[in-house]
Amino acid sequence: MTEPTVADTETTRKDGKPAGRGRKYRPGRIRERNREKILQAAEQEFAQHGFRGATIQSIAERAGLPKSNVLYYFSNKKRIYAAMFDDILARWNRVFTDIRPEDDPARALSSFIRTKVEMSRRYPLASRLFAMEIIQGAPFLMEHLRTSMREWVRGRAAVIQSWIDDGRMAPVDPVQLIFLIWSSTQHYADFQVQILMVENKAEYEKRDFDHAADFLTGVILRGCGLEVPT
Amino acid sequence: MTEPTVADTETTRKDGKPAGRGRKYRPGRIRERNREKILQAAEQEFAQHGFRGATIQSIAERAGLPKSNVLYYFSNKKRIYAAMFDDILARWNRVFTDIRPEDDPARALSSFIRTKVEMSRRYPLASRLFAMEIIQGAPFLMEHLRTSMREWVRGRAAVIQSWIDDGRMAPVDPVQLIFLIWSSTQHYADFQVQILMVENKAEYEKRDFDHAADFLTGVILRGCGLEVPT
DNA sequence: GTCTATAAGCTGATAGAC
DNA sequence: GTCTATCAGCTTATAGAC
Repeated sequence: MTEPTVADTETTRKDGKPAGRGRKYRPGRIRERNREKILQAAEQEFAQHGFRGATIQSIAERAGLPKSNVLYYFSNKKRIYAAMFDDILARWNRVFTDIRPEDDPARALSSFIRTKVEMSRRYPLASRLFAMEIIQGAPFLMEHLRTSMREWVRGRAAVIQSWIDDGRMAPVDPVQLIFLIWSSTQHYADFQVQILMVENKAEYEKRDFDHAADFLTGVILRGCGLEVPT
Repeated sequence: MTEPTVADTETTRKDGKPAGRGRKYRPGRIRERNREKILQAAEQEFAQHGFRGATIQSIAERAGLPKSNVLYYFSNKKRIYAAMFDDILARWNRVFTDIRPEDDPARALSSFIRTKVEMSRRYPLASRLFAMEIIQGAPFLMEHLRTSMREWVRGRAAVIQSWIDDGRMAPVDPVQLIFLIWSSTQHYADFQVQILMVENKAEYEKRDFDHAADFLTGVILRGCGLEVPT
């Protein structure tokens, strides 16, 4: 259970050989589609059962492929798991709105909270998968936590601290504030079943997330001594 | 994967037969001790790997017993899992600080937050286990969520609403407020590894939880338009 | 009550025909 | 590239000796 954090996936071949079979079909087209189907199936399976509880058989069934084909594209279980995190972390880095010292604290934090809520809405499986991995002790993501994530938090905390030093917001612990925003926003994805059951709803609607984002923005910003931007 | 929410555990015999073997040894003493050892081992195993990922073999090893003995005390895997939740839900109901309309909102919410943080500190495995179960879709706790928990939330939300109606705190959504307190406090147990890694700490100390409780109380109470009690 | 032996089935992974 | 057949190992659970 100790292996490289984010293992290498097979490199999709970039040799540009056209493999002339009629211009409609690009060479790696089926390959890419199957890879995508498997990764989506794997996201469901791993998010629901964790690494040990997930089975390749079940991933194959969800993807509508024979088990052997799954193992043809990804040579083993760990590779599938790692490839998913590659995708998820890349998306996280791409989508994420950053905060800077010259920003207005209220607007920046508000935007941070809303982006995170939107991520919970759009990628609930990714959120649950990440939560699973952490609860299990982060065997795959340990290095990522220790390096990239630690650095990221320190950078953002320094920005928040600069706002505090300039008297632009109340003196709250910046690192704790980041944890608060993470936990409260991810909760809507990770604990979806609990929230739906308690509120007696069959499924989420867009307005539920808007409402949640408004609520969180209001409470957290006021809690930081900030005016809530309209 | 669809079975009764909280299955019946074997009834510990209450027939009071002294089974006279010298007064020092109560009849079910070894039984109780082994049962306890198994449940503690199961808590670790299930919290780390989820229901499907956990193995009876591993539970037995953690408990220092042969696998067959585990299956002697609990006839199958589901019974072990269910028995744990019996214990955990019972403890939750016993420990938990309630809130009432005649309470001071600031003191009541503050006490609520601190109690939850203390639960994260004292019973992190129970928290992670619960989180796992919910992320997996709550196959065992569905009924509990739909009945007891929904009722509990509605009762507490009504109390918070009464405070709002009396103008004793800002008009925030009471149900969302409960979710916020749950998520932010449980985070310290469920995402322990992430927090420790990001903060570059080897392990939690008591003061870390005190600090977290102070932070959360401060931000959330101010967010609700309340003065933070000293 | 405890523990060894074993059944019956599923797991990840590989070999090899097409 | 695809799929069937198959392996060794591990899984839950039971039978039965002590």
